[in-house]
Amino acid sequence: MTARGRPARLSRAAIVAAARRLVERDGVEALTMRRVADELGASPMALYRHVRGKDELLVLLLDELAAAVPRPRLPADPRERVLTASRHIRDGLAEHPWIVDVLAGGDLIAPSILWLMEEIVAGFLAGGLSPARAADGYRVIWQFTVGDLVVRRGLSQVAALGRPPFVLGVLQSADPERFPALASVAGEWAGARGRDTYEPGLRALVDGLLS
Amino acid sequence: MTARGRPARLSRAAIVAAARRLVERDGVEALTMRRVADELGASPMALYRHVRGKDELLVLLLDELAAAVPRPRLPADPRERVLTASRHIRDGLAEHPWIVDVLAGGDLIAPSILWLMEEIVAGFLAGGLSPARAADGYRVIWQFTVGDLVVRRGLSQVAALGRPPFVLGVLQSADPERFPALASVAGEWAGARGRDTYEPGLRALVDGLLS
DNA sequence: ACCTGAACACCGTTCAAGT
DNA sequence: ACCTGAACACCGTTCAAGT
Repeated sequence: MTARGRPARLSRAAIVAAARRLVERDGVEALTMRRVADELGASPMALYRHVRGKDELLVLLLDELAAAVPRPRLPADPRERVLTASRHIRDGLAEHPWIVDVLAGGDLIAPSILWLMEEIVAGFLAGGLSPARAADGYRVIWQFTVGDLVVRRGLSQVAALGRPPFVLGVLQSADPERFPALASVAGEWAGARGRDTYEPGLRALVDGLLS
Repeated sequence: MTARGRPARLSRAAIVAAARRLVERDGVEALTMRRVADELGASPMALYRHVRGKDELLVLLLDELAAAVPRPRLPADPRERVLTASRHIRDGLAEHPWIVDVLAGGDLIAPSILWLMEEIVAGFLAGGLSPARAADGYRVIWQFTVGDLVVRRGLSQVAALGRPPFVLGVLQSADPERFPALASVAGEWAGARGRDTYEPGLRALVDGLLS
C-alpha cells in the first residue's frame, strides 16, 4: 500500500516505460490506458496529464524502440548498402511484433530511424537512380518490409494458437485437376513457411530497382 | 425434414450482408456485433446462433469479397501472367481497405481466390523456377501485396483526417547536414505519395525472381 | 499543478429465460 | 429452435472535484 498523502509523481518517461513493460510481457492487446495506470499505481486519468491519449503513447513507444535499433557498419557498395540498411530496419522492427498495429495507422515516423532511411536513399542515388526513382525505391522497400512484418506476425499468432494452420491444409489439398501448379508445389508450403523470405525477396527487389 | 420450433428470422447470409453494408458505409471500426444486430433489427445475441463470433463473421466477409474478384484474361507469357494475376489480387483487395485488419490475423485463405494463386505459381514454374522457389516466389509477392495494402490504407486514413501528413513534414525538413540524400530528394515525397508504386515494385520483384 | 472518482458511451460475450 | 434482456468484464475519454 502506498502512502495516501503523497501520490507518486508520473512522467512521460515513466508512462512509456510502463507501457513497454506491459507490451513486452503481455502483448499489444494488453496495452490499455487503464492497465498502464494500474502498472503505475495511478488512476487512468492521471496519464492524460502527460500524454494526449493512447495514440500518442503508441507513437512514443515506437520511437523509443526505433532509437534502440543498433547502428550497423554499412558496406560501401550501393546495392549492398541498401540491402543491409533494409535488413536492419526489418530486424529491428520484427523484434516487436505489435509494432504492426502502430504502423498500420499510417502517418507515423520515428525520427530516430531517419539515418537508416538516409542510407537507403543514398544507396539508390549512388546506384544511379534519379531523385524521383530513389524516393519510389524507398517506398517500395518500405512496402515490402511492412508486408513481411504483417505476414510474420500473422504466422506467429497462428503458431501460438497451437492448432494446425488452416491455410496449409487448404493449399496442401488443392485439387490437382483444377489447380495443377498448386498441386505440384503442395509439398513446399510447409517449408516455405519456415524459411525467411525477406532476404531473397529484398534482393530480387533491389536488383530489379537498380537494373 | 419438418420445421420445428420458431421459424428463423435471421440467417448467416443476412448477417454477412448486413456486416458488409455496415463496413462499406461506415468503415471497419463501425463493424461491431451490436451494430450488425441493430442493422437487422435484432438483439446482439441473436447473431451468435448463426455465427461463432466476430472473427468468423470477418472471415465470411472476406471470402464473399474474394469471390467477387473478376476473372481476368491472363497473358500467356509467364512473366506477364504473374504480373497480371498479382495486380488483380491487389486491385480486388484494395477496394476494401478494411480487409487489412482481417489479413493481419494471419491464418486465413479465401478458397475463391485459389485460382489466382494457381496462375502465379504456374507462371513461376513456366518461367523455370523449381517448386521450392516458386512457392517462395508466391510468398514474396504476397508479402509485397500485403505491404502495399497496409500502406495504402494508412495513407487514405491520414488523408481522411484532413490534416497535413506528419511524416511528410518530417521528411521534407530533413537536416541537409546529417541527411544529405534525404534532403536532396525532399521534394519527391509528396509526388511519390500520390504515385502507385505497386506496379513498378512488382515488376522489379518479378524480374529479380525470374532472372 | 497534479491527481482521483464517478460517469458516459461504448465493446464482445455468457447465461437464463421467454416464445 | 430461435430470439431477447440483463449482466459481466472490459474499453477510451470527459468532467468536476479534491489536495
